[in-house]
Amino acid sequence: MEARSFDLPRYLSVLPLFQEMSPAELQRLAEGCQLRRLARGDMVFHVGQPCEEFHVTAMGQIKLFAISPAGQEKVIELIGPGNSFAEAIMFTGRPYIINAQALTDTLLLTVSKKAVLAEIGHDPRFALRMLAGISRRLHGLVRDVEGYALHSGLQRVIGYLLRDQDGADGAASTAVMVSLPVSKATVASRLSLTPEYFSRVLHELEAAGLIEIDKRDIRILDSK
Amino acid sequence: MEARSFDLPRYLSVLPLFQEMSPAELQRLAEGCQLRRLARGDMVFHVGQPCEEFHVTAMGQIKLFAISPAGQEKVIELIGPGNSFAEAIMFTGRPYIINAQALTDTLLLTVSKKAVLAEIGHDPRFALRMLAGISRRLHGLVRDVEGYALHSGLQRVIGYLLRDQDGADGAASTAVMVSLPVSKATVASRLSLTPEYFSRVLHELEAAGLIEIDKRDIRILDSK
DNA sequence: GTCACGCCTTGACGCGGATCAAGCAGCAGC
DNA sequence: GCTGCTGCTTGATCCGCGTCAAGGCGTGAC
Repeated sequence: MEARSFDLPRYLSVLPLFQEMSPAELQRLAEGCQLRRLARGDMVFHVGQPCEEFHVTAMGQIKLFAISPAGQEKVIELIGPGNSFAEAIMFTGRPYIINAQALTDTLLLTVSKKAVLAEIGHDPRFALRMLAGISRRLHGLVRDVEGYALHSGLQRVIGYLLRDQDGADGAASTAVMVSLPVSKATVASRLSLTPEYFSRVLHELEAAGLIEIDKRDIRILDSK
Repeated sequence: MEARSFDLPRYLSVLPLFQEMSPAELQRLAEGCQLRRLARGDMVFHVGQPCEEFHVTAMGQIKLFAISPAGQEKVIELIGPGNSFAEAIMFTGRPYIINAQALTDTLLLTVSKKAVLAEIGHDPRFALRMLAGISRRLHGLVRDVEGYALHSGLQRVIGYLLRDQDGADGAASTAVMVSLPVSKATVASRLSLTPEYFSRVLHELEAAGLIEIDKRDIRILDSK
């Protein structure tokens, strides 16, 4: 994957956020973008930095996280390829309130606030797609808050493992595979559990015959 | 307060969301609005209902909450006069995912999705204000998630009591009064605590000489 | 090889906060 | 007056989950 041969407008057109845009619009937008290569462990931004852009993960994994005064870390969200982050804080005009760090080597697309504002002025439908995107993120956070308050650790783990499965299990819905995108400790923090307790819960589920664990691959047996 | 004498465009113009709009725009928007009178306990909407509008509390208090399968309730947010809610879910196009109920007799302004979409088409700056509003809400939820994961119950209570105080205590910052907008049990749920434990924490703070409690009025002594 | 290190697991123990239960003050109805 | 109800407090007890500590396993450096 060569950075200089990367066809920015074409890649943009694949993202849900930028679909239905004309080639001219994509070209304009691409000029407000910048491609960044990050090594595992590199920070994308820190709490307190001014925010003049938002980001899209092209390849790799990003974690968004907060740090408590005592130094403890809480993963708010994990961002995989094709997903964007930090749009909302950009629109508030305030500095970043969380940190973002690459969990793997990552190819990152950074879109300037200026380009976004210009595009919103050009096309109201683009504004609607930004609104829908941010609204979906908010939706997800509401579900998280619900989960933290109303579900036990066990329930949250089960919910996480099943979150991509739909209820309609018409055909072969038995024995689904789920791969944890990142280390178990990171997933545990995402679920607001300690690594130790997450491990225990996982092995409890295995002992109960509900899943099989092979490193980061988890086979869900007879889901329902 | 007579409903028929209520000057809708003028009231709209006071809201942050609709500031800087021309009288003609306000008039248009007002036609997509509807005023509702709610008694204490009335539901604004339920989980699962289709969402074709968002809402603004003109007078009164609304609680947004989820219900667990076991019937337990978690207050996600409390909405006071002048604040709006459910914009985000409206833009996702999906049904309501939480419930909204009036905690007091309430005057509610309901704005149709159609009117909002039309206005976004007319004026990109309106889209930006919607984006900023939703982004601020998302910002608040991120802080909540941080709080639930990284702070103890005691810390969350203190944070709640101090949340309207700014750090810059130039002049008389001693002995601030905070009034709980709703019952202690509801505030407790908002903070993800049981009423019992919330009560204990409050009285611990009083015993430590940090606050004085008089029903729903809390005097914060020597805040810093 | 072996050393080190990251990642995960497992056990023993403890604590924050939930649960269960009882009681009390204020207030509306009558 | 009594009765019932809602909102709050207080005590006793319990448990989910965190904390501390000690390995175990795989992998890369050398």
